[in-house]
Amino acid sequence: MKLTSKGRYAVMALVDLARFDNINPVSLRDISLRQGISLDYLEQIFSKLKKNKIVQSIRGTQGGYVLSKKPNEIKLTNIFHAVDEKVKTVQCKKESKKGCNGKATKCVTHNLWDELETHINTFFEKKSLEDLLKNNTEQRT
Amino acid sequence: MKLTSKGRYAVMALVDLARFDNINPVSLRDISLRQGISLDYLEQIFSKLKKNKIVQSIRGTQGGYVLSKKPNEIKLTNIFHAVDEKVKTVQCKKESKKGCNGKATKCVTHNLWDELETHINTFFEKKSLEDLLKNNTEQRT
DNA sequence: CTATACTTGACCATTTTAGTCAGGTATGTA
DNA sequence: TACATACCTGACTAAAATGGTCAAGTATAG
Repeated sequence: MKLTSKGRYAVMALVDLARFDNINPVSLRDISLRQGISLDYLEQIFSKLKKNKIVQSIRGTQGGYVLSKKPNEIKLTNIFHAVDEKVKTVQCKKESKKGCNGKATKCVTHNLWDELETHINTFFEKKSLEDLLKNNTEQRT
Repeated sequence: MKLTSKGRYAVMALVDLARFDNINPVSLRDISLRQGISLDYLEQIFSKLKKNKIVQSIRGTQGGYVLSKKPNEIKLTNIFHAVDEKVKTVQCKKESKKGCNGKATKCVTHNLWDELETHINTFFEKKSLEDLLKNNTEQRT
C-alpha cells in the first residue's frame, strides 16, 4: 500500500490552488513558496493532475493553473488516482489465475485486502477539496 | 503509509498457525511450505511476533510455535503493530512544534491524515484472527 | 523580444523492501 | 550421549520505490 508525500503534496497544492484561483491563475512558483514544496517536483505532480483533467494550465506571463471543476466536485479519490497513489496492498489480484503465492487457491488474506481497499476508498470518495477548505478557513489570509 | 508483504505474511502465517496448533506446535518449516513464504523471512517475522507476545515458541525436536491467545483475542492491529506495519502516512506529527513543512502552521492536510488513520485503525481493531478463519473454512483440509 | 511560467524527460541519491546467508543455541528422541 | 530438528540472531544485499534535481525546451502576455 502506498500513500506517500506525492499524494500529500498533491492535496496540499490543490487546496492552495482552490483558495487563490478565484482571482488569477496560480503559478507553481507561488504554491512552491507557500507550501514549501520543491518547484520541480510540483511540476511533475501537476503534469499528472492536468492529464487527469483536475487542473487546467494557462501559459505565459501571469499564467498558472486553475481548477477544472468546483472544489466540491473534486474528490480525494480523483486526486490520488491521478498521481498514482493507489490504495492497493497486494499483488494477489494480478495473478488471479495462479492464486496468490503460486498456490492454487487464494491466500487466506485475500478477501481482507479487498475489504480494506473498499473501506479506505469509501473514505476518500466522501471527502472533497471543499471539505478540506472548510477545515482550514482560519488559515486563510 | 506502509502496508507491505511483511504484514501480509504475518497474517497469513498466523492464520495457518491458528488452524493447526490445536494438535501440536507448528514449525516454521511447515508454514513456509504451506504458505510459500521463505523460511528465513518467517523467522524474522516470528521473532517480532514473539517479542509482542502474540506467539510462544517451543524449542527442540517437534517444537514450533503456538498462539499465545485465542484467535478472537488477536486483532489485526496487534499483528501489524508487532511487525512494524504502522498505518501512518505522514511525518507531520513528529515535528509538531515546527509545523509540517518547516512552516509555522499545520499543513492543510494534517487533520485529513489523522482522520484517515483513525478510519483504518478502526477497521483493523475490529478484525480478529478468528474472523479470518471463518472466511476460509472451505480451504481447511 | 523578453521575462514569465508551463512542459518534458532524463537522471540520481537515499531509503525501504524483501529477502538471503551464516552462523549459532536449545531440546526431544534414539 | 549423539544427533536431528527447530528456534534464534545479526549481518548482509539486490532491487525497487521515493523524493527529488537538472537540463532543455515551448508558449504567451506585455
